[in-house]
Amino acid sequence: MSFRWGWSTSRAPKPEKSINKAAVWRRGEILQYNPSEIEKKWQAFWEAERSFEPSTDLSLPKKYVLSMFPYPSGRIHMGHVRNYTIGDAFARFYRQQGMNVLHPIGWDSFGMPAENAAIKHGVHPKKWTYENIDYMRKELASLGLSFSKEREFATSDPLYTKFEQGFIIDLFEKGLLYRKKAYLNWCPHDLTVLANEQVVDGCCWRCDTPIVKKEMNQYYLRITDYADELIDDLKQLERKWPNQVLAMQENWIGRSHGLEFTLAFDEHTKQLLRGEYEGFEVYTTRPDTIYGVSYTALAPEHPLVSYMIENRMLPQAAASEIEAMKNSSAIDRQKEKHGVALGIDVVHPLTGKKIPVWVANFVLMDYGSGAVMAVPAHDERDFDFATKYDLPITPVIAHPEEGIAEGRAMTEPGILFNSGAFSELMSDEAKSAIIEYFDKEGLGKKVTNYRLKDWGISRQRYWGAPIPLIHCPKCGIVAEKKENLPVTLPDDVEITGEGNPLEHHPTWKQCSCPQCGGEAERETDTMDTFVQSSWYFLRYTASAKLWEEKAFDKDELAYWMNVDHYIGGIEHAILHLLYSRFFTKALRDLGYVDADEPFERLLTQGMVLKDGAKMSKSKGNTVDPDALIEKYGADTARLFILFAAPPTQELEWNDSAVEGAFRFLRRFYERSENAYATDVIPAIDHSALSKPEKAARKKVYEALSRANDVFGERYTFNTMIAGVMEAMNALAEQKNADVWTEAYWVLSSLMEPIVPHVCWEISDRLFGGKNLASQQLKEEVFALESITLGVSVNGKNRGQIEVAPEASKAEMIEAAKAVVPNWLEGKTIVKEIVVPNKLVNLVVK
RNA sequence: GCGGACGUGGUGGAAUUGGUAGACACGCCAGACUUAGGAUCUGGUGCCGCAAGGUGUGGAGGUUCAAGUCCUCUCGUCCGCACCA
Repeated sequence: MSFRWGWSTSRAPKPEKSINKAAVWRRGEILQYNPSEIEKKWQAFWEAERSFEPSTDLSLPKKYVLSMFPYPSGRIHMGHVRNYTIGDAFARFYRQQGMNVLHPIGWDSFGMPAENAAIKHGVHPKKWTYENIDYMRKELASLGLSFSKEREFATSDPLYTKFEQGFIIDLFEKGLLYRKKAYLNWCPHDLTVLANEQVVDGCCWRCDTPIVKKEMNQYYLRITDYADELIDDLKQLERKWPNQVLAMQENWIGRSHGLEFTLAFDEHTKQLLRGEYEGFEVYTTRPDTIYGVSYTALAPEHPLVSYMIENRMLPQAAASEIEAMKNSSAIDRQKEKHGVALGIDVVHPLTGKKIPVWVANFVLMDYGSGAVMAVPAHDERDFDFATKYDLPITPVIAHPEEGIAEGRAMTEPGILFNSGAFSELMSDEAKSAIIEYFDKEGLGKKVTNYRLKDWGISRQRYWGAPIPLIHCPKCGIVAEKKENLPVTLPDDVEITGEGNPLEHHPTWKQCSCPQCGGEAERETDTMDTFVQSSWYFLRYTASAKLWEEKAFDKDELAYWMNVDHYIGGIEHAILHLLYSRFFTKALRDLGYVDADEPFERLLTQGMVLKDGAKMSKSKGNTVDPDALIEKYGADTARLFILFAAPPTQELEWNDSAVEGAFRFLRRFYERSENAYATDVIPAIDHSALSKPEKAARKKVYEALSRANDVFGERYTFNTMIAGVMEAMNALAEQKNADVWTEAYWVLSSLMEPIVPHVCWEISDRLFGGKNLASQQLKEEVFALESITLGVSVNGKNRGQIEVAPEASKAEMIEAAKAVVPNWLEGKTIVKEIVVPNKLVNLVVK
């Protein structure tokens, strides 16, 4: 055993400190804090007693506490320890309050690492995944986490896949899942497409390889149908979710309002294009600048551009330049603006002037219509481009104070000029006036655009949930029959990292069409793993009796939802949390769910740092949770993590502070010798106590009132623990066994959510477990015999007085004057301020 | 550039509504007990100063009897988004 702190043979007992009338144990002789023994004992007890299964009685008050489930990567890390410790504290607290608590755990077990392991080590992804789960389950158990075991599942379990595929078929039939060809983010390393949310700084979020655009067929979930609701419902989450997350989601959805209108070609261009195109649509949020349009620009992927290239309407040099633009990476495209003039013109809808059409690499095909009207005088991008290619810059808006800007783009709102009938208007008025005019004249309309795009869920990989669709040469894309679900993965695959193993499997994709019965092929794309994590919290609400039958039961769902506390890392602020919100709403519209929003309160934990940097294997600054638990015990790990910083802040690892946490627990455990066994909290006559005894009781109950505050609203476990430490310090100043016993009755209950093993041990030994329930405040301990007031002169602290609680204002002022004579000498007091229970301030001149 | 969070001792961090800044802990210093100490216990510890006292919450102003807290400006750090027309 590597635990080496429990020795005490040489530690002398302190007889003068351990006098107490119950003297059951003597310090250091009977009690030795041996966490590994205590923790094993209670973990086994909880396991045997199935202590943490929620009741199926749906009339009880409930709390649903959920820490984000882990990917089974092999071993837990400190981020997990923090995440699950926080959740466990809530769960245990609510159980003490008499709530029916759902606190489940599961595994987000599909995904790339399993396949990478297969490529690298030749292990089958299934074997690798489920072995990891078994190992990590043990690791989590060693932390003493109070999870419900009955509801545990892995998202790669066929039963989970079955229900998920059912939802996907429903979504497909409702038109919320569709297939289209598009230019996609392609990771050349992982050989798969990525959603926009999974592209970080132009690179793959997993392997950091720069992504390229590739035109492919792919399945999409119509999340944009829910864009307005996703943005509007953020209001319901204010003050319950961190502002940062709300802001990130709002920006990500990126709603904007503007004018969409058609730019028609001039006659010459129409002829050139052989009548195929009359014009193209553009979108602008700045219709007020419309008289300043001096050119327009199309995305390189714009269909009109492809048409011109295919029909050889462009010089060879221009065509190849455009092809090069298409193939350059997102990062390269951002480096410098490039353009090619197409040699064609459109007509300005208001002035009738000819405007040249360009292709520009900064125009995005998948936003708006893939084409922009360029106003270089009032847009920085357009300005840069115009400067580079020497295009005209026509100001039409004057800055209210500075007038007409020169040599830069004036992007602020202002007063219009050279703008026909709209001149003299302010930008805001002009915007609506111009939109109204376009609408009236049938030239264009007001539209809302979103930065958010539909969620591409296809992945060209093996270790994922198959998309349950079938390609039939006669019927097209058809959903698999629900009774045939789940569509499972074949076990006999060769995983080489090249291409999709399902595609290459000799027989797997052969099937018959569910509609016509003819020969057909299965879809070989599997789903993005974020699909699984978008509804796992719903699945947990299903009790064992319905487990096989349905994904979840409406009554049980209505009872448990929403998740009351959801705890996880800020890195999921967009991806997982946005998808889950969408999925909840989509399932609601399919009639499965009643909730609009899944997560009532969100707590985003900070990262765990060491030496100022995020712990990572590559930096070599990790702390291994297993080793920590073996050396100090789970309670020490849990205590340190909750004590060292508030949960939302970053947590700097500190080995000596960990030892400090351990020393506190040892004192906490060993000093329970000063309490005696009882099954009711001792009744104490407060007025008969000595001063230190009273002070100790007061600290104990202060700690209690702080705890209620912390779990209810503030989540600052660190201050609650500090309160318990203060109480322990105050207790050591007195020897009253009743006071000690009462204190342990209260404190071991308070600390149980944080350090459960040692508290169950103390509680079991002294109180038969009866104290592990919500505690009553004793108001009499807060009654004061005397009040200490600060005395300040002109707002500066100069001394202290002690007065009786019933002292009059005048008495307090007199007493105050008496302690600060030096500061009053030769001065006149002009004002005397008494703040009850706080201070007396004397204002002098 | 836009959006968000945040700046308090040597360190992590306290300070519900403006009311004795630095709780609690780590570290450090001194002492006790010890063959020994990385154990335990006692005391001390914002900074300057022998002291009296001065000074102090990134910086500069302001409101107030009183500001870490409210207001204005400013500097800095971190995070997210980023040619979204």
